[in-house]
Amino acid sequence: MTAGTRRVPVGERLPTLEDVAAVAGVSRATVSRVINGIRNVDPQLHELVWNAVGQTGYVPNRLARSLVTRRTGTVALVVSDSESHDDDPFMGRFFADPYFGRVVGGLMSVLRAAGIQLALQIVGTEEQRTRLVGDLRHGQADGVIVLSLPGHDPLPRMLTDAGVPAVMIGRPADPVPINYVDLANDTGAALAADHLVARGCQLVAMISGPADVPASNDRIAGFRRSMARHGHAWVPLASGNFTQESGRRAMRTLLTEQPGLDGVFVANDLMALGALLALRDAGRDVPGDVAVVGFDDSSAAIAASPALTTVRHPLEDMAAESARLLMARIEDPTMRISSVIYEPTLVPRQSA
Amino acid sequence: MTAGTRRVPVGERLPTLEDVAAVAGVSRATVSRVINGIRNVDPQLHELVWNAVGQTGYVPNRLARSLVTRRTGTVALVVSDSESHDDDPFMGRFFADPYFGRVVGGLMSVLRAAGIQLALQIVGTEEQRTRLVGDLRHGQADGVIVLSLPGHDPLPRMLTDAGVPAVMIGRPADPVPINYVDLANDTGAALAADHLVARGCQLVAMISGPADVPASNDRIAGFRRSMARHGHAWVPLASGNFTQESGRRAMRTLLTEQPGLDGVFVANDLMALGALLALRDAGRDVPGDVAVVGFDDSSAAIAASPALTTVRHPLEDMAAESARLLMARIEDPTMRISSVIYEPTLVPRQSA
DNA sequence: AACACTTCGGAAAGCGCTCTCCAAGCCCGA
DNA sequence: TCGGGCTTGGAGAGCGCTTTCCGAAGTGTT
Repeated sequence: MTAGTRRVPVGERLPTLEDVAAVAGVSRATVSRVINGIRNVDPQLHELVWNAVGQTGYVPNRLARSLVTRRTGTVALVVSDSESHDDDPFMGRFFADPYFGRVVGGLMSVLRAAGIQLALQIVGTEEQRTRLVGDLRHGQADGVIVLSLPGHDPLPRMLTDAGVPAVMIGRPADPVPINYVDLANDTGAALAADHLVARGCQLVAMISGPADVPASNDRIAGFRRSMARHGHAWVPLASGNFTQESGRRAMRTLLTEQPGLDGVFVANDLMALGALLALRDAGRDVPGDVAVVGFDDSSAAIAASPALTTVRHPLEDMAAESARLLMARIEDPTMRISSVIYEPTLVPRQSA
Repeated sequence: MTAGTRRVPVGERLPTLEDVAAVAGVSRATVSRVINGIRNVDPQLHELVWNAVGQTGYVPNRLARSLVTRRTGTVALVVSDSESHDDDPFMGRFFADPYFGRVVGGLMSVLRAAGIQLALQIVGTEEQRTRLVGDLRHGQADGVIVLSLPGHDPLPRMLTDAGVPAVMIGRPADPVPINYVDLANDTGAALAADHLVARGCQLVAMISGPADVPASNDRIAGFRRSMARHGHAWVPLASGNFTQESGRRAMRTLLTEQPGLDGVFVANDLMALGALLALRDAGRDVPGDVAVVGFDDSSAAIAASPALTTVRHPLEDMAAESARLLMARIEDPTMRISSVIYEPTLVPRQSA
């Protein structure tokens, strides 16, 4: 037999602990101990075992290991979508939105270093949700990051009831004892209001997201409250669904209803891009005639022309933090429920 | 005991097949058969078993099942990145790019329906790659979708050597007997060339992506070839890295070197957005002074002003197709290696 | 009524691993 | 020299599931 790592031919049974043990002339238990670095093993045996591992080309079977350790080294990213159904185009929109990518990027920056993989799960129907929770209780994944979508989602409650370590990105719509990481959306909206008022805008409107998303609601509430504080009791509102096209439509509606408006706060950058287009179509200069403030500080913001003044939403950081929170929770399940709220900042550019 | 599904308290041992068998008064084997719908089981027993399942709140343990069936119901999406290292900011850029989201959306549209979950893996180092392949041989996932990044990646070859069902999105840089789904990038670039020439452009340049990405090379080659066919022997070239900012820089460079240019083909929309910005900064009208054609038809294209004339890259469809291809390959491992090439089309809008 | 043939359910052997016991060997002080 | 504590490695019992192998019924034919 040649020295060094043996190439295991395709199709042949893969070497198991038993095989390594046979080659090394020790018991299966000893090999397992060496590989997992448990207890003091005689240095001589130690080396013997590692040689046998190299010789056989042994790789531990994660599945078998997980079955007994109840640890998988996997975290599930679940996108729960209680309203749409299987072939709803909503999902396509969702993935295309930079939101998803930024979250994944933030999560991976932490998980990757810890050698944890991310399993993507989308659950729509009640049945899927039940199965997911069942799988999770069995330890299919060590924990869950939940991305909540429109509506009052039963999933967070199901997860906590099942005792599955979970962290939400964005607060739950209903009060549930679950860890979460969120942005102070209301503060962010207030920042936008302050900025528009400070600029001297007299008639300010808002383009909001769907009413049943907590983040969206908070932005509306925060904006209204701050505007009221500045003496603007009433804020014309039009709503969209976070897509650029919906922003364009909403802007058109606002222009019809409030031809005199000179400022608008848009609940996300994508819609703000649409609003910019509608304003141009209407011959309004930005920021000369109408000042526009977006939300998210996504890559779209600097791509816009004029570059978008927007509220920075440190999504990557938030996702990374939620991964850390989850990992801590997995390590210590008795950890008390906690939430982390990020403070947004205003990024002034050209549009306002 | 109450009728209906029993809520299993947290912390308590989860019901196993054995428990269900005890309640139903049959053997473990019978329960397994009923649950998996194998063979004819007496309808009476059948019902008895399902009742017991409901009563105990039993959910099969996927891990245990996978261990014996060697099927996991999971497909790995591996992003192989042979050049960057663990904390390379490259990854951040990658996830933020709409490319990633579109691929995931396309994959999920197929996988979700089949009840398959997607596990995201990022491999950078040699060691990670080896471990990944080891895990895959053990059936950690039923198959792999590979997203190849810059450079000559050893992963595709490793996967085929290991006999792991795999499909690449984008052709491999080196010839490897692996299934793949790709776009006829050269044809797409030729389309852009034809369009610019037909418009009457006399001095046409190109902003390309990194030289070591096959897709990027194909676009360069296709564009040059078609321009040559139209009598333009030489095409000024500047390269970027697919980000908007790099496109802006590349455009500035081109304007300096070729002040008289009246047309430019940009290898992706994001860079095209940057180019648009640079052109505006330079006081050039698009498409009046300079015609711009992008590539991808991403959501950024319609967001641009003027709206971008671009080459449509049906990435979602391609990803969906690769998922289907992979599933077929998993079902029938003897299936011959095949590739699917999509034909791009030109989407004329305002920029050219 | 006896036979071959099919249908159906149970026993039990794994899948590949971890980890608790336990026995054997060792060193040390008395 | 002997016993008590320590270290070390092996045997073996699972983790929860599938699936082969069999024997026990049930069916139909001559």
